[in-house]
Amino acid sequence: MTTEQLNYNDMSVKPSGMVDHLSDAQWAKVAPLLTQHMHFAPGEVISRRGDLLDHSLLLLDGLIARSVPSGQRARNTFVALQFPGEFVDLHAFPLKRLDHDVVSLTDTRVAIVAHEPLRELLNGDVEFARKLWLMTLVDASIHRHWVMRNSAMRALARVANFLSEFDARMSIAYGTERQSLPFSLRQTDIADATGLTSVHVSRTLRELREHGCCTVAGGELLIHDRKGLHKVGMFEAAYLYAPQSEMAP
Amino acid sequence: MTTEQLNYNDMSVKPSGMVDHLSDAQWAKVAPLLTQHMHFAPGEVISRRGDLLDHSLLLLDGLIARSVPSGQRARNTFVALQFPGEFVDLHAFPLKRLDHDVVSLTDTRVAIVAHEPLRELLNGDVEFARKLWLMTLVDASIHRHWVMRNSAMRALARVANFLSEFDARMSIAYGTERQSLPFSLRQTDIADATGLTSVHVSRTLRELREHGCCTVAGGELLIHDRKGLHKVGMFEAAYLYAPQSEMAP
DNA sequence: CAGATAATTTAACATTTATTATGATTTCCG
DNA sequence: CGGAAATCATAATAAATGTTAAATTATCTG
Repeated sequence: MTTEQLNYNDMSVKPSGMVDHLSDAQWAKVAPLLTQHMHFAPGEVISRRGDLLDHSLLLLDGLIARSVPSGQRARNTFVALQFPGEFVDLHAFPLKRLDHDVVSLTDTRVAIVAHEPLRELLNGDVEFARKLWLMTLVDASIHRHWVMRNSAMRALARVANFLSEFDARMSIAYGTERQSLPFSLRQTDIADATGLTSVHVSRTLRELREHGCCTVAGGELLIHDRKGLHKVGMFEAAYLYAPQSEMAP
Repeated sequence: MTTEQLNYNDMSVKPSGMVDHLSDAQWAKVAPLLTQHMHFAPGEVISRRGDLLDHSLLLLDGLIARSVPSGQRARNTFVALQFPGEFVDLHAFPLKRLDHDVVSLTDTRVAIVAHEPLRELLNGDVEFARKLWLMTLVDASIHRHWVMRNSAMRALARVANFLSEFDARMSIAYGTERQSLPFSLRQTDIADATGLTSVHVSRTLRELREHGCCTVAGGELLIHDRKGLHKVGMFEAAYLYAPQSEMAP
């Protein structure tokens, strides 16, 4: 883990992604709080279940998992995945104590938001507070979707749906839909996120490949047939509450 | 569905349950907004996915499920269950559009909170706004637990954990731990909440009975061995953020 | 209370997924 | 580049859960 003190000029441009729910004016207010950045290597545990946090993280680059000890399996279970432009643990601001670990899955860059100045900022800006609230509620909506996916879908549909979500959230994060996207998750990560074994994930990915939907290989997700993938995974993006489609004055 | 206009004297006493996160003073401020009550019969759909809501509900009595169309099964999937003293769809206040149905599972009494007066109240009270935020975050924590439970636990543990949560949340709702509690869920409801079939739920309940953990019958949950039930279900209540153990000044 | 309806139990069987193990491939690092 | 360590693929087998259907019990309604 390394820490670097950056000039907040670096933050003067609002990153795209979920944080886009904030207006430019609102971004201009938080940016000054985001001066301290950190970097994590793949597999680092950033915070632990039970920790009392006095700050939250905004993910700038990479992928982060929120993870809990698994019921009976050897591995952990991912209860959430965070993409660039998303707050990782904003819920720690009102909730204080974490109910899950926070783990970096790739090389990761984050900006730190201390709760104290954030509180002062929010005290003076009700609209802004409501936006942050909203962003944690989008998180919750995604949780609900994960409950449905992992409870009610078979392996093939489940993995297809998971990859569709990955694609959609990457599109939100980078503001552009791509046919080929960087995919740094291992099959064991997909397993942890979908509640399957990595062996079965391997089988399932082969099936998706043979269906002509997509190929996961070499750190890349190649989408051959997005529509087909969505169909197999019964994917509808409404639950993501993507910023542009949701903006209210 | 019936509507009755009540004198808000009826609301002058703060119900126990999750709403206990609010201080007495805070309760005194919302109570005047809770003058309109409604009643629902079992199985009524209270609101639908996609609905734009201008109000939220506080559950006074009964059980409510938040439900989504199931991936591939015939039935629905429950993504959340609400107990008395909990807000049912407070997230609709910042989020506006619902991503799930709201369904009454039993005879149900709710109080309606219109968003407009709530907004005005919150504008003038930052602390209170933060408390409501917190309550939706407890919801999210429970969602995460459901993801883990339905992704990583086998049927026996999964049902045991579900029943443990039911017990714990009823204890929070009524402020007292009981050996026998009213249980109005059918086995198909347990199935919808745990991602199992009702046939398998039946088998699993028998197993729990034979283990000497608990008996579900005749609208009643009889807990023979709470400790044993918790052990089988690997249940730890921290994720519920029960009010009394969490109060900050 | 009787009949109708809904909920539960059970069994036989089918399917899905997990488990274990081994070999192939890729990635990492010196 | 070359060897070690991860990661991935595949197969054989086992275990868990789903499916269907029928019998039983409980609940509701008149």
